[in-house]
Amino acid sequence: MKTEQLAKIFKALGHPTRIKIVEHIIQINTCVCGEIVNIFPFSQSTISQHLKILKESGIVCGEVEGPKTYFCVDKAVLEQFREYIKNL
Amino acid sequence: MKTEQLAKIFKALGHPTRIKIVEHIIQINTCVCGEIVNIFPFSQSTISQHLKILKESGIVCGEVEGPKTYFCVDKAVLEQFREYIKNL
DNA sequence: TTGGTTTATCGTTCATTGACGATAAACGAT
DNA sequence: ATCGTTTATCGTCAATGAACGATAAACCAA
Repeated sequence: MKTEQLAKIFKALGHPTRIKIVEHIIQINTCVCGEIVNIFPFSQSTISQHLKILKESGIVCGEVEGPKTYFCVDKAVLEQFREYIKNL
Repeated sequence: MKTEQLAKIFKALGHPTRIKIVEHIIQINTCVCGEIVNIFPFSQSTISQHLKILKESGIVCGEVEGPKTYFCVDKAVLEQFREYIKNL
């Protein structure tokens, strides 16, 4: 895994809200933006922006289904990430 | 490990140079600022700032010895961090 | 086809970051 | 006591980040 991509993932997780979002997505496997908006005290646009950052880092992926987008954690990327930390 | 501290560590590692600095410190166990300055194409003040951020996150600790500061990775914190990622 | 739901994007604002040079502070050696 | 070495901090500047409201886009249902 290249340093640049690692940095992107680290950076994406470098915000408390985004950490909690990822933890939540892992717990319930998959979820839509609106569900997260209901949990956190931030606006819809802010949450959408956080999800975008997570998606761009590669740790989360989103699947458009109708008007909704289902987000889930990319298990392959997470595993690569885990492996890096383990060998650090 | 609290979300806030995790975010600080993630954020500290969210920069390619700081990732490489940490990798380097782990490899050679301990090192001083000047040594890192010689490796990277950045000024002394920039490297010092990066080291400060790493130190403030808790993942790195520095020991002042005369005019030099010896930096090393806090193994306990790294282990806690590893454990978090593992259980994610 | 109109209306409601869901999400993404745009534009704005203020705060933070990353880089630099200059300078100060701490120390060892002469 | 002064000089060279090493590091930290200050001030600056441009770029990026985090939050928001408003709006657009995509879709389903009536």
